[in-house]
Amino acid sequence: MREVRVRFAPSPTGALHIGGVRTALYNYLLARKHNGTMILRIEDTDQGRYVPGAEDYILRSLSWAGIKIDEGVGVGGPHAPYRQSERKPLYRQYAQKLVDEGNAYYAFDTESELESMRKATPNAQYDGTIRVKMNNSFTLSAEEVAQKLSSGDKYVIRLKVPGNEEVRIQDLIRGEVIVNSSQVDDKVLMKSDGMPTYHLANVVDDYLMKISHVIRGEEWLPSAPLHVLLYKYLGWEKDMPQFAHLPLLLKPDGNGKLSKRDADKMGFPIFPLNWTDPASGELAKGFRENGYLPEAMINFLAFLGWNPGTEQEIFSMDQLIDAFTLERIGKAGARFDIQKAQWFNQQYIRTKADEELTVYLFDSLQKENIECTLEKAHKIITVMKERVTFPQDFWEQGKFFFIAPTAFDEQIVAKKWNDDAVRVLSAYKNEIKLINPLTATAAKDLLEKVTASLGIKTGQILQMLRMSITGGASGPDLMMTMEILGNPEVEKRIGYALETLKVKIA
RNA sequence: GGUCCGUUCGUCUAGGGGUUAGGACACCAGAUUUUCAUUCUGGUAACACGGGUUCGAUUCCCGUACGGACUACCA
Repeated sequence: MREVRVRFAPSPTGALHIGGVRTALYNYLLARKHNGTMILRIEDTDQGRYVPGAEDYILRSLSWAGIKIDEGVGVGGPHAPYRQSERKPLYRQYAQKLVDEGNAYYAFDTESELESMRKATPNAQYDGTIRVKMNNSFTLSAEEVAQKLSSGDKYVIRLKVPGNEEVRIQDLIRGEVIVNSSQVDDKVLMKSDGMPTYHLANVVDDYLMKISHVIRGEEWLPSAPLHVLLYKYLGWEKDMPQFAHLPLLLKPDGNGKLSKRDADKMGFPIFPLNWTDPASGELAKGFRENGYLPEAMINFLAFLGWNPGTEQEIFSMDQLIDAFTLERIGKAGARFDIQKAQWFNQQYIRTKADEELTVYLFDSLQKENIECTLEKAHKIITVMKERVTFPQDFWEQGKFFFIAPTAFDEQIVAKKWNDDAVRVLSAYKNEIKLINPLTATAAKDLLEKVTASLGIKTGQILQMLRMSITGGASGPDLMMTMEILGNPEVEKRIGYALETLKVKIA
């Protein structure tokens, strides 16, 4: 097997889509698996769509995801530059070679000429039959062409695609794909602004950078024959990379591929990191900011279209690298299931050390300007750890550890707040102040003592106790919750509940 | 419209000429937690359809349907 050199080659036209992260991941896994090289190339040949900040965003996103770049934009390397706009002068000679050898030609058609051609011809494409009716170096005399070129007329260079030839693509995922060249049109290789199009730049750079495997989205499959033809005409057939066209990520329900609109509608992110669109100023929340852990995202993304063939589901990056093979990538598009992503996230949170989880809680507390001892934070983490899906849940589901409730769940009050509850809570409140320190077991013993002496079942008033202390009807172990709060606070909260809800029973 | 790609539970998927078609998420139920969550146990649920080939097809072939991508001087 030849040296594995793969590339992730996004365009800086906006935030990197989560599907792009998956493409980068598969490239990365293959590279690491074979001790190869992961290259980042920025394909910015369309100045019109260039978005400032997008390149930096791509770099930061990959770094967050744990996908390390060995060579390319941001790190440099032997084939620099890795930004196509900076390689502009390079492409010209290859286009020229194609023209000189009769495999490409100059075309002078204006936009409106092209438009009217397309209108006049059903299923129009700029191919052998149309070519002869347009303004190009086939229909114009050599003098005319020379004259136009020297006078600075706008022109493009198009590939001359043969009329009826079988083009075979060996795809590592799909097997052999055969397309007749008559289905391929004379694609523009060099634009009138002197920039190459994707097709030329991509093939030239992959060749020069000695890319061994082109792993990219399925949307490129239709133009793969064109690329194969280019390798052939450029004389690079022996060095042509192997292709692997990945199935696409589909929207969770309904039809079509996953889009930002769907994600917005269903309330989940689609970009790895927060992204503010420089044109509109609109902020799109990222997976990171929503509390998704990079390890969980990677694990989830890897399994969208790939699986190891075993029943193991939790995979670290290193384990993925070890298990990954292109052969086990599926052919069909995969729906994006955010619930599965959340499950992965929950799994990963549980594997984290308490110290790390404590940091999450402190992050939230800092934003709220709330002080907390390390000891208390640790205890909260311990009781909450099995209950949370996201790092911010420690705070969001555990606010009551810091803020006493001012309102109570009305449904529960209506159903369970009665004389018995008031009697137990009043007695409990009076006796709890005597216990110091208030441990979970002491709190429980006392509660049982009080309910027994009043002849009331503990279970019947437990929910009211919880409600007085947390304001809600569910939460972590109540006795531990009271221990964490300490008895002055518990006493205060029960007192407040008793007072506030007094009117309700009358 | 044309070209290409695809199709196993609701979702991600394993499997593969003869299987009780397996797992995970989600969902439902029971247990435990005197609540909720967790955990445990169990359950519902799939080979798109029609023709071949074959002793036998979900698996191979061909059609159809459905889905997807592409069809720019965008990538």
